[in-house]
Amino acid sequence: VDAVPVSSTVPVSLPVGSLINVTSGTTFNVITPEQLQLTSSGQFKPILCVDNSCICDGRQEKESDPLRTWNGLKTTHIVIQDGPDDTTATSTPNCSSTWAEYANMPMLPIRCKNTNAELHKNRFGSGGRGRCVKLANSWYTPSEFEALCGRASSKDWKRSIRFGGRSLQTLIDEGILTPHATSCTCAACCDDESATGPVRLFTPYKRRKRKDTSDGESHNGSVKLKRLECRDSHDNSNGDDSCDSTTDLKDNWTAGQFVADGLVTEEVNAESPTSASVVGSSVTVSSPIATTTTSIVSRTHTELQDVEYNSLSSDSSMGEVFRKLEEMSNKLLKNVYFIRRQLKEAREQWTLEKEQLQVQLKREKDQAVITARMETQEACSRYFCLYNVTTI
DNA sequence: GGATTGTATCCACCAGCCTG
DNA sequence: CAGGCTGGTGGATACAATCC
Repeated sequence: VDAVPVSSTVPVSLPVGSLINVTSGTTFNVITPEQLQLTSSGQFKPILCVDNSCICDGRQEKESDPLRTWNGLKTTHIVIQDGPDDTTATSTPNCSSTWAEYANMPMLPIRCKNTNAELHKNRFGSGGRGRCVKLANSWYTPSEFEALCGRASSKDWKRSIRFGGRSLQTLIDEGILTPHATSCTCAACCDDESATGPVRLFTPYKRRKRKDTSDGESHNGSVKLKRLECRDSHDNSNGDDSCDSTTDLKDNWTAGQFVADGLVTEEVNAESPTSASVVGSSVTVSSPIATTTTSIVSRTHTELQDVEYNSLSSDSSMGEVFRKLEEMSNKLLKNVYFIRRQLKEAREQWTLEKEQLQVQLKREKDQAVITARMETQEACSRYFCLYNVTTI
């Protein structure tokens, strides 16, 4: 039951208490400190919730008023709260701290459409795993609960299921809930207390923009690499951090490894060395630059791998790593200058060839015009001769 | 090891309501 | 009335399991 002020906003939900009266679809909830599991803290304030949503629920059609009107009635959640500061505790704008406090409870009252249930954090796994939603003495996964509430088509339990007026996505974003990966084999995900598998945390997908196909492919590879690294780190460390950002990567990698990995990743995304060499050999032109670039890229790749493997296998100091990286950067600079020189020469050659071609084309065009003119004159003179003969 | 299939998740888009 | 928010929907995408 949503415990809200008389106004129609929904600032906070409280655990379903004992129903002391269920008549005409109206429920009164009495929430005890024991149900809130706050016996030792001073967080509990006695409140009485009146909810007439049952009158309106179940009869509203999809296209009807979302405010759950039925026969002119709107869903009303009334909170009668005891205590001196009852207005502040239930007023919407000031409920953020209260909401956060309630959100930290081990069991959260949740709602999906018109169905209320309890979400037990310790049983929470992911959408399809971990029966953490308790509804009428039955346990469901979030996805099952979503389907049970008639929102199966939504396929979005994180937004469909709400706590205190906010979606579970918000709780996840704020770190209150930590969804596990689908491959997680912990006790909660397996619904088996005896399961001792490690907790594998869910990592959000790095999705490409649908219409942005130009640079999408270039990001794909690196994203995949990052995800692999995330999974590895989760498997090993069973840690709490998600691997969304590169800062996490920095934490897990030494400087040399990180730099080398980034360069290798970029290079692999650009073009693999093998395919590049194929391209270089098959291109017939003109392209000393292509082959040169290919060889440089290939060489760089090999050198970077050497550095990476050396830094991993041997116990060399970071100074050695930096020295090698410096050498490589010098080589790269040389290669850049070399490529630029080649590029300049190629451009000059291309300009020269273009001008020659234009001159040749102009000459051929003039020649064609002259020829056509001569042929026309010849045809005209022949016609006049014929005309004169016929008239005479 | 690659192709196929199924599941879970995410995203774009739309509609309706609320608020200033 | 415009802009923001919420809820709903369909489809795209990532990933894992399975098959060959």
